[in-house]
Amino acid sequence: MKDYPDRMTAEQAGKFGEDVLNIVSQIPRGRVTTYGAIAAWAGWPSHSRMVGRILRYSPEAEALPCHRVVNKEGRTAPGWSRQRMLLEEEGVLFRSNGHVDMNRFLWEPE
DNA sequence: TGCTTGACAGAAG
DNA sequence: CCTTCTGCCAAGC
Repeated sequence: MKDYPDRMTAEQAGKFGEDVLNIVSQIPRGRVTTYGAIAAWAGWPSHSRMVGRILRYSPEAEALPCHRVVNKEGRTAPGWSRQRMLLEEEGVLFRSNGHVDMNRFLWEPE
């Protein structure tokens, strides 16, 4: 039972950021993955919100396929309607409710 | 130092 | 299906 917060040191935060960007760069065209999964693979399962922060504010993310990251329900980022267009151009199909069909397009690394 | 804000997740109504 | 709440944790103010 952890009785203290599992916080990151500045150094760990830096590595976490690198790992997140590295993972995003590996998402195949026409596939998507989730914030929580990326955080878990980077070693910090409870930091899914930090993944979103990094993709939105880190300049490096500009050159990466960050439009291939959606939340676990397949919803696209709020206030970024262009994300859906980009995904549809790659062949990602959306359900009638506006969510990505995660059963078919969710990608997970080894 | 303390309260608020999210590109989240999960549960509840 | 949609909204709201709680847990989460770094950043901003």
